[in-house]
Amino acid sequence: MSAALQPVDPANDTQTRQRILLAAERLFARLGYGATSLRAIMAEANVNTASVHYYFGGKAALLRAIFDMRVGATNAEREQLLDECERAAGKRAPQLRGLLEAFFGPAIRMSRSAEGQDFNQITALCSVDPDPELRKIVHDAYDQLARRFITLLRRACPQLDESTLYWRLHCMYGSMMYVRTQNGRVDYLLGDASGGLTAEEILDELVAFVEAGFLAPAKARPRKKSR
Amino acid sequence: MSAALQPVDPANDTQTRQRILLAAERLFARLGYGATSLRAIMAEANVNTASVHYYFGGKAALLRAIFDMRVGATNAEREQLLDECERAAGKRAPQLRGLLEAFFGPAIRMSRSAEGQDFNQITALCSVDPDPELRKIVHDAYDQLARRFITLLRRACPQLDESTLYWRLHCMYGSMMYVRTQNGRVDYLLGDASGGLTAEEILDELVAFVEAGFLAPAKARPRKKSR
DNA sequence: GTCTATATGTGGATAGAC
DNA sequence: GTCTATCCACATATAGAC
Repeated sequence: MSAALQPVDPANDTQTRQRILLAAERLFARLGYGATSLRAIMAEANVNTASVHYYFGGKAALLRAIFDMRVGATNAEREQLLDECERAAGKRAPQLRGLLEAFFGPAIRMSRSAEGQDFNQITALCSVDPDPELRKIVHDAYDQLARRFITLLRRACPQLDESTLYWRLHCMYGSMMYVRTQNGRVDYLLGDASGGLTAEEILDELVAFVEAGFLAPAKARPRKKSR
Repeated sequence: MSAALQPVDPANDTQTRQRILLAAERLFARLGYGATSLRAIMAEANVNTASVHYYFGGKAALLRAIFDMRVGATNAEREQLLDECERAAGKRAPQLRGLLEAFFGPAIRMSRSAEGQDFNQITALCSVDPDPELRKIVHDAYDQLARRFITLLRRACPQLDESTLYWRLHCMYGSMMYVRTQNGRVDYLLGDASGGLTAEEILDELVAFVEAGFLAPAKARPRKKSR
């Protein structure tokens, strides 16, 4: 915490600690956490092999430091946009579209920015890694805000029962993650047909898809008793 | 190829080769490919430390052998269901819902079956791994069929321009993958609210969401010139 | 604070006896 | 075909000189 929470100031990147953070971010994003060795990071950052332990204490702590450095901005923007949704709705239920834009927008903009794209990849990779330690880092970084989002989402979609909400949230997260990382599967299949869209246009596409998904009529199912 | 393409016969699992395949499948699914050592596999399978190299030639070849063993059934079922979609449509465009059920159904059923769930996880993990070798294995296993699916999808959704199709396919793949693996994010947030649905009910939820997403009106955008 | 040297562990792969 | 013993590369981490 403390200084680590500040966004990176490029003017400071001559300092050892910052150089390590940025080198690690680059490599974790390209190779994944598990496949990146501290040696490779230290070579990329041009520091000696003891620096990471001196400054951070180890590999996992270094990853946490990267999250500490980056999550603040995205979460703050999301909070602020959700505030606006609530304010605009007054006593009424918030608008689904506005909630989705508040949740996806900061993430998509980050994924398309030069400074944010590496961290965006790291978030996506860690969130599906089987290693519980990595999952926990993602959890700690994002879940408080996600809970607020879901509370508002429930009010915007009162027609959805708990189980339908559960599975649609999977679809929502999956859609967001695949769009954020532009997972190479589709490029294999279509070629790069992304169309050179801006961040706001991509956001539009994502929101349109997910909004329609949440608005789809819910299947009537015989209710199972809850225990 | 050849014998490796047959589904596993549990009665044969006394044989060394089969024991290795099943142990590796279990561990790759739980820990991921990169985090699983051959030593751990060989301990789990109760074979000596040279067997994997003798039977498969190495770690990557072992993973390929698992894919060879498993992909046949899912792909065959998908092909057959797509055949039925085309037959039912005759000269008209195929139905979107039928295509989605043909594409998702075999995967969802596999993900909920005792024999298929480990391989399902492996597919999901490898398809987002940054290692190009793993991505290529997924590519080789699934992309021929995916191309056929997309060709039919285009006919079912003629209103979608290429760029919109590109981004919606990301949403589709993301939704399918997150539902298949039941990514733990949502369980953190909601608790397990999955509702104990059957495979067919989960398929219904997924298809409803994605169908609505594909049917959402496409944004009119100023057309960029293609080069 | 910075660096070299090294401790200690684990990975994939293989040689060669049986 | 099966197994033991081992090679060698590379991982994280640390001790201790400067």
